[in-house]
Amino acid sequence: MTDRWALAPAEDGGAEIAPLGPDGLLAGPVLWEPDLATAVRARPEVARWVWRSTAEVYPRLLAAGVRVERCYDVEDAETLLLGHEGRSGEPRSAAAALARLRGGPVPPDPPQRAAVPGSQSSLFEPRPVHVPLPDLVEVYAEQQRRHEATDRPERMRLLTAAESAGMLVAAEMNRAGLPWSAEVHRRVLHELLGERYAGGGEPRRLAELADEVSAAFGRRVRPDLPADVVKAFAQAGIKVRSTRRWEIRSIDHPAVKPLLEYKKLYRIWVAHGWSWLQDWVRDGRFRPEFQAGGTVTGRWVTNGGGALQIPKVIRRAVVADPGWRLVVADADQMEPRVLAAMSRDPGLMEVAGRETDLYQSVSDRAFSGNRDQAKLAVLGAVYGQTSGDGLKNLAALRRRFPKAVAYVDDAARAGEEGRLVRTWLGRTCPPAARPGGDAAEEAGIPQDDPAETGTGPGSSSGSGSEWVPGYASTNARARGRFARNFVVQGSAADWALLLLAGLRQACAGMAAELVFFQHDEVIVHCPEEEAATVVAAIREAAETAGRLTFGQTPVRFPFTTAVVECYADAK
DNA sequence: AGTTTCGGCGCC
DNA sequence: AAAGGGCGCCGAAACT
Repeated sequence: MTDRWALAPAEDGGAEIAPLGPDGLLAGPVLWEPDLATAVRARPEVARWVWRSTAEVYPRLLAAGVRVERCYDVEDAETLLLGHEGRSGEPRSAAAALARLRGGPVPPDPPQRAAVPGSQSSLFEPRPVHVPLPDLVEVYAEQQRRHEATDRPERMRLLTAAESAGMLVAAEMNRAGLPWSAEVHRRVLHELLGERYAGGGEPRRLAELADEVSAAFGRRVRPDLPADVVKAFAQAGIKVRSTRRWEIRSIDHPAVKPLLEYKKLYRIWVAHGWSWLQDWVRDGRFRPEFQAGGTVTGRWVTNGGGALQIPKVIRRAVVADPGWRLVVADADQMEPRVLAAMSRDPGLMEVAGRETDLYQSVSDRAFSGNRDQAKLAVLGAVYGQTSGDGLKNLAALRRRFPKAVAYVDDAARAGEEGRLVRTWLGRTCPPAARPGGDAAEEAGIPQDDPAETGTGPGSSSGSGSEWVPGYASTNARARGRFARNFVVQGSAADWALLLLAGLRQACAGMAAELVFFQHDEVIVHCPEEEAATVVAAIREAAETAGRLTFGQTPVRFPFTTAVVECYADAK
């Protein structure tokens, strides 16, 4: 009985398929089917489809009304395996993997293409790169061996499986779209911004605020031009380095209030205003292009539409279909819970073993009940705060939760020293650039300034401590912060992928659809009568994901759930 | 004229 | 006193 099959779109529009054996190699002849959907539909017993790229194959299957239970995305796995092997700079296409296997010239990856509003085509390839099925299977079998060669094969297998599942979820979400009421959206815009004027200029409310700002300065000022605002403040005798909110906020000047209001509304106008509505909403659905595994940490990104930055006021436009509901579920304090599970800090595991507010519990133990301080300290530890009140709070946190803080401190040190840093399941943060590799820089990892590196002992602080590569660089500290955050944010993303996979399976027999995912928050659109089942499925999937990811752990992963007709009504 | 970077802010 | 992770998006500014 074969449960894994490989599938490759053929150049004639058909599909090549073949069963795979336990070793991942071909276990039968390569068959031909006239199209992808026919090939899959005829084989409901297949438990996992192995293919080159989910983004290439799955939207076409969904368009034909065909879903699959599981898949294995060879190119995604290649990315994760290369990263784990410390080779993140190398091309990750199946063709490149094959070339490496056979010792031929390795083709570079095709460039990514920008998003087009309303389009639903896949993101990664301008045109599909055909890889014949036997070649694909060869790469796959080798990948199976590479999983076994890692230090934690079971975790690596879980990681690639989870991320492949995430790709299925993303494709399904892209197809479903987020229910969106253009009418409500327009009403919100009108309430906030006033009427639009002909010619596409600022709406009434923004024009009024700009006038107020100008009146306060005594001359014409365009509040959307930082340079203009800085100059205006200077003329009023106030030096500001920028026009950021936190810097402007505390200034005592009559222009400040309308200026801050302008900036808030301007942002909504340009990023989620009428033209956004025109570009991104069709037939009652907002269709962003969700991209699983779009970041180094494993968080998703969306391409176009700013789906992960929908302002709270605009969420009023997310409205369920008649008779349907939105189940909005938000993981409670996910990152410290993940840190507790990873570090096995006894104190933090104890507070994370409850479903009650974790920050309150931490504050009771280490901050005399001051929840805000506790939250800042925890987030500071995770984000790498290195100065200010945060340092004092961090010291208090370290006294009570030493193993937890040591866990992120170790990651930070590894990052500073340019070593590989991994999430719990083995997703790997590229190290600082070495000669011949530039993947880390492309991925946004802080790099050494060439002028600062390679200078050896004596060039840094002069402390006399042992010199380590990169430590002399100021960017080494930034890399440390990156790594510190990476282990927590990335491991949380590992867990979230398994949550999504479980929830997707639970929804499989229902009309319910996953329609939104934002790091630690998920929205399911379902008929009213399914809502209670969906709520239970989320709780179940969260605990299962915790056990799968971290093994035996007392840490709980509670969700706050709300069954609503409008997203804005959740919590 | 077209392309890239910057500043600022939205979300987690 | 300033201050710390991950992203995307927009218009303006800076560039070619």
